[in-house]
Amino acid sequence: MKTDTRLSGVLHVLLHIAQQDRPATSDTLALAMETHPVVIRRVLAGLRERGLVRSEKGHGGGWSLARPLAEITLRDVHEALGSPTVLAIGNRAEAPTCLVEQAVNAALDDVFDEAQAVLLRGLGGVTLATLSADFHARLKARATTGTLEDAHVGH
Amino acid sequence: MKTDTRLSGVLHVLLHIAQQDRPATSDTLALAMETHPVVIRRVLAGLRERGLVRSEKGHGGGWSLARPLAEITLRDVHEALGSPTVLAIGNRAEAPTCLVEQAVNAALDDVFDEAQAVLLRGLGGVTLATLSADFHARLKARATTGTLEDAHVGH
DNA sequence: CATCACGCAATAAATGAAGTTACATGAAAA
DNA sequence: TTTTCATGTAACTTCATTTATTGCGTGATG
Repeated sequence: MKTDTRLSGVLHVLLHIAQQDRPATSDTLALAMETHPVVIRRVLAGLRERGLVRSEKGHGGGWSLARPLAEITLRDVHEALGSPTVLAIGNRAEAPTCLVEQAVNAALDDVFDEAQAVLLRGLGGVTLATLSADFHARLKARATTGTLEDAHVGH
Repeated sequence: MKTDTRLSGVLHVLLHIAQQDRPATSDTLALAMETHPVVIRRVLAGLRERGLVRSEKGHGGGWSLARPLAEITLRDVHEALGSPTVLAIGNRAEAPTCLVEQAVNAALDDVFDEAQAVLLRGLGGVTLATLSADFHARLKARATTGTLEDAHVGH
């Protein structure tokens, strides 16, 4: 069971988009994310339907944010991705006839629900603006120390 | 990303083992779990190393619990399974050089850690004895109402 | 009208979990 | 001691899911 990195990846993409003034192309983003442009489009298409980003065709086209950074929480992004399962472990069956399995599910569900609530509440408490601020703080810190990786800053 | 059902399944198996006096064979358990005996052995072999179950070969052999139900928490079982990732979402990279990704990871890690702690604490608070008691309560409830599924009770 | 960029369907490749086979080991019963 | 039962384990196959890729279509800009 490999952990899903979609949320992490999309946040990355959104911040990259926010970084620049002009719309960001799928090609550019794909390069930064080390993936294929079509994958970028696929994912962002979902976010567009939820009103998080906009896309424009033709010259000077590409992706841009539809709302200010401060008005997008990580939970918004998560939900725009279709609220994928948050927990890596789950029950074997939804409505088992086996009483043993019923007992197992009941106990696990309690725990799972609680953890899931904590996670979603946590995501709701962080906005992209928070992340962006953190990024700029890191940028500043790196600039003062002046390491070799400075060239990678743009991405 | 499909959720991992191993914990749920193993709990099911352990309760089945606890249900009967004599050791349970892989064949029996596989039948109840609708899987293959070798899969049962593979999984239980891990638990045996962690001291949760015992196995015996030959006539009258099979699997039995190495400790009383009340002394095995769901967390113990989870750890015996190798403490697999609990969250379905994670970071794209461990130690990214990209500052954007670093900022994303930092924010997510905080939330993830909290949720994970809640989940593990929750698992630690439930023992197999709890589950077994719940099972027997369900068994009793079903017996009184006397539904068609009574035949499935043994499993 | 040539170029750029997204839209989208369809397909291929990669990954990982689960199932299966085959054979070996050891214990109890006949 | 020989047969039967049961686990131990490696190797292999199957299956589902995710991700990457190709190809072609649409619309906007210069």
